[in-house]
Amino acid sequence: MGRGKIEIKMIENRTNRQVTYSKRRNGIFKKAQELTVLCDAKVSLIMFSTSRKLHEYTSPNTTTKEIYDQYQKALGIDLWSSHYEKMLEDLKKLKDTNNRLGREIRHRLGQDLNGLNLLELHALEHKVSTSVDVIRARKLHVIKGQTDKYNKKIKNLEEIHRDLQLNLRAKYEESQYGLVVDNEAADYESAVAIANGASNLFAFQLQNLNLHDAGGFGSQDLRLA
Amino acid sequence: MGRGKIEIKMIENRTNRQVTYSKRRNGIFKKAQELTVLCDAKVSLIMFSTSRKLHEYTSPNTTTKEIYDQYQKALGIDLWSSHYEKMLEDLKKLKDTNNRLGREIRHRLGQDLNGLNLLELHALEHKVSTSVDVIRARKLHVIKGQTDKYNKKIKNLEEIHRDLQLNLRAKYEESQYGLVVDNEAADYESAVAIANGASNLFAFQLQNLNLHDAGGFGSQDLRLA
DNA sequence: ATCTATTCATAAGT
DNA sequence: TACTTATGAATAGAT
Repeated sequence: MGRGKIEIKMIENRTNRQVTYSKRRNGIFKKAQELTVLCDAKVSLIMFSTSRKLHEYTSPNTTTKEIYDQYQKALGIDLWSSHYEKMLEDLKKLKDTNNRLGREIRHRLGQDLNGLNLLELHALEHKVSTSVDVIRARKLHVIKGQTDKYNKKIKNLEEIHRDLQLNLRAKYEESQYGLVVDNEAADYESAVAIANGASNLFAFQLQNLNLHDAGGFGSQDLRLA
Repeated sequence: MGRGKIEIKMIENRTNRQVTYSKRRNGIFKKAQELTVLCDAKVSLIMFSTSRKLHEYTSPNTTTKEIYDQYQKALGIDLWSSHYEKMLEDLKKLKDTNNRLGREIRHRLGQDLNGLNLLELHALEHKVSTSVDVIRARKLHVIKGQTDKYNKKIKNLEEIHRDLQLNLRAKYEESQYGLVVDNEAADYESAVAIANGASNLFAFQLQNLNLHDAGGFGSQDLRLA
């Protein structure tokens, strides 16, 4: 209808599309209104244009919400409410879980113990005590790992140190015999630096070993078993 | 359009109305679909006939709910979605809390410790260890409470026992001197019964004291510190 | 359902 | 954006 038939596919021209939208929208609204009157029907018509603009038609003597409520009822499947109720249920479950977890934690913290009888207290003590053992074991494992790592580094640096010392001694003896010492001074500097680095690590190692034996770890808070 | 113009007012003839509804409904649906395609619009169309029958059209790639949500947002009215969204938020928060609590518990159980460094492990050990102390103290408190209670009961029964014995001795001596012993026999029976009860409690007390000294509480699992 | 005379909606032009 | 109009679409009433 109109000057020539048109194919039903998206109108590329923006303006044309806008115009057509406006015209046809009115056409549909009119038809909806006619249907409402002629056939005593209830209609809810919501439309969004490309530009997100909202247009709606609702039969007189009713509201969009009413129609959507009726729509839900008619479908039985109650899109929103079932979703909503499921959510309420989830919420409740989560709250319960939270409470349980909270109580468990408080018990493990040594709080809220008044409600527990002797047996329960005993079981709790046992559980928490076991946990301490596990945690302590894990800590020792970590400490051992770190110690091993440092020991390896130290060994490596010791070797470098030894090599450098040998090297230096050789150079020194060479120079004693009147041989030229050109720019080897730089090498010496760096050798000393590395040697110092190694010494620091030795100091650390000592601390570390000390820790192993006596439980000290540089800080009062970090006593072992 | 049709064989003659019609007035736009309710069609009285039931059948005609039904037929017209059906025809025009299809017309509107078609127009809605065309609008969707031609103008790239989103449409939700819900219709109820006189007979409460539901018919709907929704643009492809969307749902009635989506459009209704968008409708609410556009109007700013937000009939129920604010409630819904608040709930979603609560749900998310609770889930987060749950996860946190869960992790805390797992750590206290000695699980999932891999992610913790030495300091964290140490702090955890300290916390859990402290908890054990608290729990143990509480347990001892409960034990002491129970012991005290039983001790009191026992003392009480001892007194009754003594009184009865004195009483009995008096009766016996009276009967020795030829005095009448009418229905006092019943009293004697009950006195013995109470005395036996007291004896049982003495036995219990012994067990209990034993427990205090050696740590036994009738069960292997219930050893103290 | 299907048909068809008629009215209506609207595409394109202004 | 609004009006015009040729043209195709929708549909009222009949079958």
